[in-house]
Amino acid sequence: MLSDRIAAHGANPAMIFAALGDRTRLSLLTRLSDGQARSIAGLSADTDITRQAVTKHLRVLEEAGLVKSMRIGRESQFAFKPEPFVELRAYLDSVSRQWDDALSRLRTFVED
Amino acid sequence: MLSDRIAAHGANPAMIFAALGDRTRLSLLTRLSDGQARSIAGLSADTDITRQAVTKHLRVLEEAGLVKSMRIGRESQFAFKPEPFVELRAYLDSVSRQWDDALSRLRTFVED
DNA sequence: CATATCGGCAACCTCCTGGTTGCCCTTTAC
DNA sequence: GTAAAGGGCAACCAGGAGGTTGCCGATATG
Repeated sequence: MLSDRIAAHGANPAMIFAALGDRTRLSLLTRLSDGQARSIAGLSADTDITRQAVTKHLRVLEEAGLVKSMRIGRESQFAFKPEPFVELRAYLDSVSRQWDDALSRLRTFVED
Repeated sequence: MLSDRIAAHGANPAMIFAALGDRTRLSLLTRLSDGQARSIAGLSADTDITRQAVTKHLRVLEEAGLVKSMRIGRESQFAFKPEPFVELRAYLDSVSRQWDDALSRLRTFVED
């Protein structure tokens, strides 16, 4: 099952949220979300931080399952992985649903 | 406008994600998402951390706009605020859309 | 009024995070 | 084969995050 592989990677919602909770990582991920895999050097070119810093961010994204990497020759290519977004949306939906239910209960109570 | 008030509070997506990127805060928020406002003492009762720690987490959630507080007598009540969830969902959607577009472009390219 | 309850403030501690630098190994390019 | 490019590893650093304790002010409660 899909969620098993995610869980096996240890990526709970909090981990995924935490991985997204950084401007730099968010921008890296947004850039990768066009489906094109990019090398570390390629991703570092447009930023003002070091290649090493970019590498660390990419590792965080990878451990959260938001990105996958593969070594090709001397470069390692990083690619977007959409699966955790499903997880996240499910979480947001569950919270929103509980909220909406509370609202509608309140409404029926008031209307009584 | 709604997003203005959010922006005025300084809550960009990264901030909101960061606020959600902690197990304790996530659980506090989930508990509050039933629509019932709770006092700090009430929220601290079910946790194993200090009331002070809970207070700090609540402040983080409040600055991210995920929660609002009001002082009533000697207690301060914290209540769930759904607005940032809209913001978040919009962000997730934008990334997903870009991803889907990339996929469909790839598909038409392959089919050519 | 005396006392418990609720909560703010401040200091402090530890560990993690984001970032840097230096060095070295491997792979490509000339 | 030599040089340049890509990237890993490790050490290091400053600051922030999560948490604690101690104390004190204000509000309810008997």
